[in-house]
Amino acid sequence: MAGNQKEAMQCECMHVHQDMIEMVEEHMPQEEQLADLAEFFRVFGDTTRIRILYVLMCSEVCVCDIANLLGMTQSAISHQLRILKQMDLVKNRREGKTIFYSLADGHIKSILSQGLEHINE
Amino acid sequence: MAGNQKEAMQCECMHVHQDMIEMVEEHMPQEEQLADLAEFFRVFGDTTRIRILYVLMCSEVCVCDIANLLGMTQSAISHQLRILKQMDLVKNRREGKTIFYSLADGHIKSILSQGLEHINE
DNA sequence: TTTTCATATGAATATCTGTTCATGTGTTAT
DNA sequence: ATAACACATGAACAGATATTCATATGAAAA
Repeated sequence: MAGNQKEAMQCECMHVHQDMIEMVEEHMPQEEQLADLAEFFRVFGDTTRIRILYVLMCSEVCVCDIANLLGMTQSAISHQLRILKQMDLVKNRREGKTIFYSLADGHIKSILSQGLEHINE
Repeated sequence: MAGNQKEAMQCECMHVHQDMIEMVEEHMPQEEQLADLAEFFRVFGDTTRIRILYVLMCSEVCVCDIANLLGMTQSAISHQLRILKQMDLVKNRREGKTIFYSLADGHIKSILSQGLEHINE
């Protein structure tokens, strides 16, 4: 993000009607919600994280297996799992030395599906 | 993206079962689809673009008015509209000197709604 | 044609992001 | 207690990204 919110240039054109301005301001979520929303979608904006989510859709899996499945280092996966967990997209449980990750939420699948729908026209 | 695809570390643990590997590889979309999907969601990962989309949900609006509504420069908005257009999220039409933007697709609203649903638990 | 207005765009820059590398933490086995 | 293993994490670095600034384009007005 970079929303500097500098004073807008003073432009002659003003096509906006007062009722439209009110409508926009009424429907626009709060600044904090907008930030949360962007942060949420940004999580899906990385192929590594998306691939992890697709793996977890199939099964509960440990970190090491995810790394092997995706051909990446354990550290890289671990960093990404941290982000997914902070966003409440995955949860984990310990079993001895191993930590198993799984999807935290059922409608993650439907969000990804909607994305696929769009890019496939 | 940064998927270097380096050789995974050779880890002793191998909890994956053969049928799980097959299931994952069967359900995992193609590399190109994954890249497109990430690119698609990355567009929603910025508050400026999300705010633009919320404005356009209310009404067809010209660039200058969006800039004024959001308190940002015309240039910044124009750059973001370009990204939204490339991703087929918005369309535009010219009317004299003015160019009006509007949502290209109805289910953009439902994608944003799903995002809000999630962050509101 | 020349000027003005609305928008688009390339380059530059500051900030953000993902991976790597080295190391720390927590658990089990010896 | 010590070693080995699975995973987490901080720092560093390279690559991506959003805004700004200056300028270009395209249409209407003078």
